[in-house]
Amino acid sequence: MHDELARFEAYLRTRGLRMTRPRETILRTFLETEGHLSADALLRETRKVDPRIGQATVFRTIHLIAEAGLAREACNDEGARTYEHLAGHPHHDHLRCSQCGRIIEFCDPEIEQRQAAIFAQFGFEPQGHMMELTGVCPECRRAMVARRSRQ
Amino acid sequence: MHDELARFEAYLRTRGLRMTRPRETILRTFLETEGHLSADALLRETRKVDPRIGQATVFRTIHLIAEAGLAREACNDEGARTYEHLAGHPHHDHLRCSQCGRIIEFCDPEIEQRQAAIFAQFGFEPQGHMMELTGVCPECRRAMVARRSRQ
DNA sequence: CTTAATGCAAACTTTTTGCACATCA
DNA sequence: TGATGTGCAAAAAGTTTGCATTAAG
Repeated sequence: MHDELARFEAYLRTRGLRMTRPRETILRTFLETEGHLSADALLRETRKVDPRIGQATVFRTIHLIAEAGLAREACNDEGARTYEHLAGHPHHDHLRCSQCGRIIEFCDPEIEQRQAAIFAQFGFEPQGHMMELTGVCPECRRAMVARRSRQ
Repeated sequence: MHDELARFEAYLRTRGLRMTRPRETILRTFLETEGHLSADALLRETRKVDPRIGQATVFRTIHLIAEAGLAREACNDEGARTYEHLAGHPHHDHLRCSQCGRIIEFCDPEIEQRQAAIFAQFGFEPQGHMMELTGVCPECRRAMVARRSRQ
């Protein structure tokens, strides 16, 4: 956590920007929350710590956090963009059912390895990744078959 | 293309829905366009064929197309959700620079293979996937180093 | 003929922006 | 002090919904 705060401050400095109270509060809150977080949810959480924080600041700050490589977009969880921090926990990816919206998280070391290779191949400094597989889950497949035969 | 139209019609039938003129026009237009397409861009393209089509219909139809497994979300290209059709061309993934927004497309057969394995493992019927790696491209890395040393 | 689909406009939601004031270095 | 940052409110952008009318099967 301290590590991330330091990285963020360092990133800000390289851009001539400042580490402020609201930015720190927002980042701390963001890091404390596991899972997908919309800007709106982050605003609500942040306001529990400091109710004066405005939503514009949250939007502006989450962009900075993502640019700094501390967050990745965790893809439209319906409606709003969501973010996920990249600290501590292993990367995981998503398997989503296009029918019922259910999301299964998984982690595949082989894929992680290939991703690292691709970053290297193109000379990129890795920051994060997101992968979402879309399909139809077993339950919905059954439901679809049932519906079809009923007609 | 005929194949996709048939698949879409079949999908609609399983849900008790109808294949209509606007839906066909929208799907045809969508399939003819390579690359990422926002709902708004799809509306404009579709209206070149049939100017009476409304945006609500495009939104409603692109959802159906995605549910039918003929499109995948190609992740927020800035601002709006974009879609990409899954017909004909090989799956490709994205490597995006978080600083300048540049996107490199690549294709990694090993990753594709692992993805297929994961669908199978969870009993999902595969429809599509999206993967986006985020990092800092070589140019921006250089720029960042230069800026840092200047200060 | 019955049910679903369409287009329009309005409503809603999410995100960005302008600006006066506060704050950091 | 001079720059950047903040909160607020307004604006913009994207998406969904209600409804009268049209079209599909």
